Amino acid sequence: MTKEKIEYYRKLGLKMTPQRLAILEYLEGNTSHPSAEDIFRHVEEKFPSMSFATVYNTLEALKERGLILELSIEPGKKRFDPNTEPHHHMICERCHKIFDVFEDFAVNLPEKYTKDFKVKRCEVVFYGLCKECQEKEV
Amino acid sequence: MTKEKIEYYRKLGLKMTPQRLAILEYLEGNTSHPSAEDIFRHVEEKFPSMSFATVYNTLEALKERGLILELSIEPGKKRFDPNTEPHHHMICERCHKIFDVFEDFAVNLPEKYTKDFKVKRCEVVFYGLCKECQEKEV
DNA sequence: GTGTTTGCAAAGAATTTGCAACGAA
DNA sequence: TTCGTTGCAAATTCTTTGCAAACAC
Repeated sequence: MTKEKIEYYRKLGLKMTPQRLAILEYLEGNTSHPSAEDIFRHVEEKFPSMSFATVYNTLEALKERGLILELSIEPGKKRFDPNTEPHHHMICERCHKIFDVFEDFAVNLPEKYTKDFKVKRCEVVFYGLCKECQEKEV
Repeated sequence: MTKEKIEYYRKLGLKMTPQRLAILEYLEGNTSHPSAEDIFRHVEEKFPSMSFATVYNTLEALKERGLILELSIEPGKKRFDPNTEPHHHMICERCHKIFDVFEDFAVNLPEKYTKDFKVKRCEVVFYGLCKECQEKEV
């Protein structure tokens, strides 16, 4: 990671420990929507003494600063997305892989709804089967 | 619940125990998107010996038969929706209440995506603030 | 030096499982 | 009678918390 980037995070009030650096490097450009466990498994290789608390702690700190999104997409498990640009997802109902969709859908809610609800953002989720799983189905 | 409805569930292979009846009656027309705990708390009043296992067991049986939907909308918790018609949701980011949206948005995914992914359904989620919470915010 | 972060272990929340007893059909 | 369902308790999975030691700045 570049010094500029480290400095950027520091200015956001994040103390840049080696563990955090490893987590940030893992997340950078990562489109796999990793769970806390995925992140832990990866960073653990570099820091065998890592604890889950540190992973959650860091993810919380990043979330608070708007640097990552927490996705509630898989039941019973949080997933994290370092891409905070508005985008959508396709989810395979069989293998639970998540794919990004970068399209602007302009979904407009009728006034009937917006009257009593102030929309901040909207996300479209497509459920279906990914290529691999289509082939596995009979 | 009408005898016809009970017969209908029976024909789907569901043994209609009193506990299941109570769960089904609670879910019927329910738009609050209850969690397993919500359902348990309610049915417990009628059947104090109820166990969570029965709630989850019944919900799983209903889900398998396409009678309810499992929503992954709140982190770390499943919610259930007895309305299986395609519809969308608005979620208050403050109080986590979920509201139904019955509109047909016709969100079309470009071929670039559908080439490798067979879409079965799509759900739009609007995040924002409900009326009540707007008033509470300063 | 100061105050945050780490690692550990224990606690907590949500869900699942094993199994004997029960009960719907 | 049969086989699926219930209730209970224990086990799992995911996440959070408390606290002393470590460390970033």
